[in-house]
Amino acid sequence: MAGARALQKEKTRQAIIDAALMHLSAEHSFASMSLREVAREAGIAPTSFYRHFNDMEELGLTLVDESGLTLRELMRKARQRIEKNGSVINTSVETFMEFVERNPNIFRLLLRERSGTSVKFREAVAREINHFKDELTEYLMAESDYSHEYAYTLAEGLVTLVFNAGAEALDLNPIEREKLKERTILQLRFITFGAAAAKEKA
Amino acid sequence: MAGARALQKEKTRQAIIDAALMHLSAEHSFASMSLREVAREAGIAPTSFYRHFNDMEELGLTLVDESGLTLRELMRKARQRIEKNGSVINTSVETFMEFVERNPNIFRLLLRERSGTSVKFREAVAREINHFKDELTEYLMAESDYSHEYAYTLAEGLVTLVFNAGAEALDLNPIEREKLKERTILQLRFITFGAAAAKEKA
DNA sequence: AAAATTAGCGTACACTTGTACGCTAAATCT
DNA sequence: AGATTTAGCGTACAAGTGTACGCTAATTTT
Repeated sequence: MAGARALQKEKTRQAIIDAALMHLSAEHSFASMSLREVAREAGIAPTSFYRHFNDMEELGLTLVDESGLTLRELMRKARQRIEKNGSVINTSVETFMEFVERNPNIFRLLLRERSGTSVKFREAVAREINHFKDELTEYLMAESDYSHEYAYTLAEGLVTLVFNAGAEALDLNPIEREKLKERTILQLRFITFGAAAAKEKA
Repeated sequence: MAGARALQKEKTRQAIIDAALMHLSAEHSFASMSLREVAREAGIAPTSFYRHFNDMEELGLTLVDESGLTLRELMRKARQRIEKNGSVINTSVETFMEFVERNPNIFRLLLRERSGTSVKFREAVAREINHFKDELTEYLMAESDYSHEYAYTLAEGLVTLVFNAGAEALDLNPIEREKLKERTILQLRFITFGAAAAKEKA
């Protein structure tokens, strides 16, 4: 048996998740979103929501996890591109900016809940960002035999700069966005170069 | 005439502003704050709120401006300390972290509304942060005769790193906070050093 | 075939929200 | 002194919220 009931349940669950994601925008945050709104959009009765999530918070955490998946895909894509292209910094910035342009609302979700009012949300988002930092740390250690701490510090700086540039890009037009991208690339070069140079001296 | 009426009005206005600021916390954002809540806290009738602000948004923008003042004071203090102490990077990070520790809720306000749902809010916060970038840009130009664009790119990177460290510090205990501070200082050294070195090469 | 489980619905309730409207008392203006 | 302005209040209302509760119809288990 395929589980006709379980199947339908999963379908509705996805409808709820999709409805919530659709409703995210520049003007509408997850925090300002009501249970009834989501239910309406998903085409179910408000009370049916509880068959799938205890809370709006529980739904929110699910959304953050889903966004994490998209983000992980992005990382994979970036790695592939780097292998073929070579330029780590340019490709990383390029790939990340592409993600932000294509999934502005998913990015907005992470961006907002990162400093939101729920501890669990903040932790969940931090966890996602840490994936980047950790992966980058390992890459840097392999590439330039930095100590773990040294590499982590550098990785943290790099991720911060890229992530922040993504946030700023959200409100910019294509021309300004391009300029921002160039500045970001330069900043990343500075910090990696500085890290390499500072290590020499030590 | 001192304007007994105008005086009382100003007093109530301040009561509203203070009430709003008091209510800000890790668990309570300005966005999730209702007009009635503020009025209650300020000790006035909900409808009296309108004698002072058209909107919660208008109050919010006022708060951001007030926070800007506090921030400006911070900058002044940092400048003074730098003159006496000498170490630009250490003193800047030290001063900023002190501000975050002492005014976590004001900082949270800026942090959250920076990515909030109101365009005006986002612009207002961006304006405040730009003060830092601009001031730092001028300093860097005077110090190391960089071009304006070059200095701005560097300044932007520095401000991003410091501001972001402040955000992360909010959720950390003193020990982790100290480690974060050290990493941040290192990151700032990397990027300034890298910028100086990259310029040499050009 | 009978019994048990459950996704989804509708009704209902107690709250909270923003704000329109008209009043009052005190300060200000003429 | 009389007229005007206005900060603040209370009442009132329509709209939205989360969620408790009991029902139904269909799937799943026995």
